[in-house]
Amino acid sequence: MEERNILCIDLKSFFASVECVERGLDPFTTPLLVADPSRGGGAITLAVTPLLKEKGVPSRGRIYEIPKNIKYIIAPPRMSLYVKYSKKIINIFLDFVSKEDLHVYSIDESFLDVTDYLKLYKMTDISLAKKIMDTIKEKTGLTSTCGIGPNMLLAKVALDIESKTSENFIAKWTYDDIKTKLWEISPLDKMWGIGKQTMKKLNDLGIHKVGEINKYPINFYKKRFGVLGEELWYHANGIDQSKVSEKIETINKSYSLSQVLYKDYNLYNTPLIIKEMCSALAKRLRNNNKTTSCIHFGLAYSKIVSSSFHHSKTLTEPTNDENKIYNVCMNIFNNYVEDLPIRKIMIALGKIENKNYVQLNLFEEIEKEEKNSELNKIIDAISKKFGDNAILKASSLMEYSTIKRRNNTLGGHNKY
DNA sequence: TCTGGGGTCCTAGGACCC
DNA sequence: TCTGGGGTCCTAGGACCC
Repeated sequence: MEERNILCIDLKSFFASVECVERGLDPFTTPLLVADPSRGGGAITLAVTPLLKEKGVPSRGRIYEIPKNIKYIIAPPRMSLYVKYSKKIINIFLDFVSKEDLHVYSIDESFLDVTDYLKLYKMTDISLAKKIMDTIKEKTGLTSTCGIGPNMLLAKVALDIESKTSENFIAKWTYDDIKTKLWEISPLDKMWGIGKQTMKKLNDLGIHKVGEINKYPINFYKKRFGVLGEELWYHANGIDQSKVSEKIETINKSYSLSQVLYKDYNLYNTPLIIKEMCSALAKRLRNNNKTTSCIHFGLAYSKIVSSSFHHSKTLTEPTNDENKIYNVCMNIFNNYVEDLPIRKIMIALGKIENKNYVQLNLFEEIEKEEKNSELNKIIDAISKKFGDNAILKASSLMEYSTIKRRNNTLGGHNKY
């Protein structure tokens, strides 16, 4: 089996640690959590400091779930600050490896294939990991943790399972650790790739730790769970053929937006929200010079109703036109919506493609098409320069609009 | 006193075509 | 009277991740 030196580095309690660093506090002795208190007690905690974790506060829970006797600082999320830190850290990685050997997995987790650098640096994978982590600490004040493995999977699992409690926050697993460490993982959902549902199915088969997956041969899983079943068996045996260098190219396959509304909406004020979301998505398409030809629209009612619907529509021609996207959404909305309290809206654009040429619809006047796209370009240019709130449609000034608030968010959380 | 948000990949069934 | 089958696209839904 191929043996490489893969580092999987993540930033410990990333958002919470950034907030501590910015305040000159130590996350290991400060009870701080990141959450938006303006969303009420049901707000999600996005991150908590190691100290709070120690006291039993889960890293992703709700504010009202935190035991009353625990005192803490609450920091509203500042997403663009975290992005700034993240970029800084990615640049540190790039001081050590070339971009082909780096795979940024999420805002706070990256894989580095350092195999070909060890001779050059005259270092072991562990000492190089330590050097990179020290550099991060020195330049940003943040503590990181690292899993090291002969492939990406084992590096990731070493990170998840062992690095947080090991010395220097570094855990290295080799193929020899499969039996002693990988196979001992229990409950099953602690393993990357196994969630609650899969765990239950495996439990029903009498499988309670990773090693017990070998109770049945690979073909059993293939028949029962398809491709994912096969992958499950390979992962349970520490086998992973994926390469850091081949993961680099990640182009978005879909653009989506969803929001849980701050209060219940109805048949009449929901279209405004849909309009705003379509507008934001169309803008994203135009900024990236992309088109979509598959539009999904989903809606969920308030908890007391607890039902939802999702439908999608494939277009005959790719588009990035806000009104076309809106019309498709409204079509689905009007066809399926019931007069019940509405609480969540989801819109996703699939089949994203590069926009190479303008496909003119014969039934539309060419002039109108051109005028529209010119107008859109201008709107894009202005909002790029002055921020998204510089130009808003008149409807956005209406009482039920959420766009102003959302323009100050990134991934649904406050930017500033 | 209660609702996070943005993604990816896979499967199954139906429609349609040849 | 009488089971076709393979390929591909579309839609819906499920599961997982950070």
